[in-house]
Amino acid sequence: MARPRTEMIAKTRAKLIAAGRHAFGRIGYAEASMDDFTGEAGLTRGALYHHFGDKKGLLQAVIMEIDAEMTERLNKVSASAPTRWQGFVDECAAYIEMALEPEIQRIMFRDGPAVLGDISQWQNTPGCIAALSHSLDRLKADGEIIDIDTETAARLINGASSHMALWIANAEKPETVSKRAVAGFRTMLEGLRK
Amino acid sequence: MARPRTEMIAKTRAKLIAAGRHAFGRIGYAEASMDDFTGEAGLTRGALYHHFGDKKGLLQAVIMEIDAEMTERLNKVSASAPTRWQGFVDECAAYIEMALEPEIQRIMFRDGPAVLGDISQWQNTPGCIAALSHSLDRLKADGEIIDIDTETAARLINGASSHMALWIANAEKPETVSKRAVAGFRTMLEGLRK
DNA sequence: GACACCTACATACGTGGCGTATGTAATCGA
DNA sequence: TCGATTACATACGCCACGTATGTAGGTGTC
Repeated sequence: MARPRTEMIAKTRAKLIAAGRHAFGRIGYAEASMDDFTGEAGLTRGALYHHFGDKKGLLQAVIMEIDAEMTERLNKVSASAPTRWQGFVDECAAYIEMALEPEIQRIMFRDGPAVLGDISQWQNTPGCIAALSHSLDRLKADGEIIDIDTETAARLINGASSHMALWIANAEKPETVSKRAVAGFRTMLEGLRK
Repeated sequence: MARPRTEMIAKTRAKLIAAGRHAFGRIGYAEASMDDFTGEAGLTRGALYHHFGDKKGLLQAVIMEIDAEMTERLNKVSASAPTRWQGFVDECAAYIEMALEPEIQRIMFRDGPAVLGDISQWQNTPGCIAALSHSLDRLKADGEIIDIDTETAARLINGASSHMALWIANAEKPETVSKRAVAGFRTMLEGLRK
């Protein structure tokens, strides 16, 4: 009990973020009520407004947490591939797959941008785009890809991925569409190669 | 006064859609109040709920109107180019430019998908994607592009375009970013060419 | 180690806005 | 011409966000 105070605060924040993440991910930002997750967290609205200011503040905290997790996952994927190009392709595929997870899709690609504006702007470039950008930088240094602005390419891929994910997720036959989407995506990526 | 009734109805609907379009485009879906645009249209909430059911219904009507306009603009652009490939590239550029217009960006790319789900799904494929898809079909028939599923490509381009637009619109120096974005986008499109 | 202070959270309330239920006048079919 | 339907107005309930105020427990200072 070196820091019982700060410890409790961290726990409270974590509980609220977790509850918010559940609610936002399952029923969406607009439908989620403040009382929903304070109840789930065993707290009251006082704690929520004290720590996060308002509903948007909680959403932002949730997004930062998810972004950090996505970044780590992407880095792991690209690190465990035999070649850099393969790592990059795997990373893109992993990005699409993550965008298929309902929680990520809803919070990061639907409600997030709608409520807070363009996510990729409202702080420093978020980790998941930075990760793609970094991979492209290395490929460029190795001379494996054509001359293209890497941040732009990362954002192109980001945009394409998230839309592919939405398309797949909302399709009647997700598996069929998924094959088409991934195949087309790979073809597009090949166009970047020398 | 052949059909004074239906005429008046159409006028009422048009007034409400126009008012909704203004409000949604300027302050966004969540911040726009029903009373805002009924006031602007010189009507009451009764008319609104009668014709559109709820707030989402009005948004949907607004989106359909904008989509039709976008489709027409895109078709004009591609039709007035010297070659098909050039027409296609122009069409993509026009798409990005349209996505830069605040009203289109907000309604079609931010609030629309957030409120109604994936726009490209909740009816038949919307016109603006169909237009891109159609252009790609012709290019493919002419043997100008590589073998790729055209609908997938259209959606990739759609996703990439809208994200480029968001990036540009929210940047500190839109002009600089715009140049980078369009250049990168063209490079990516070249990858589709034979 | 006692005291004042501050911070983390709880409680209670006002308010705004969505949706609905009901009312009414004008138009359409017979 | 008369009943029925439709287009819209009016009035109300309710939910949920945010805020203002209260309180208890920890913290810095002497």
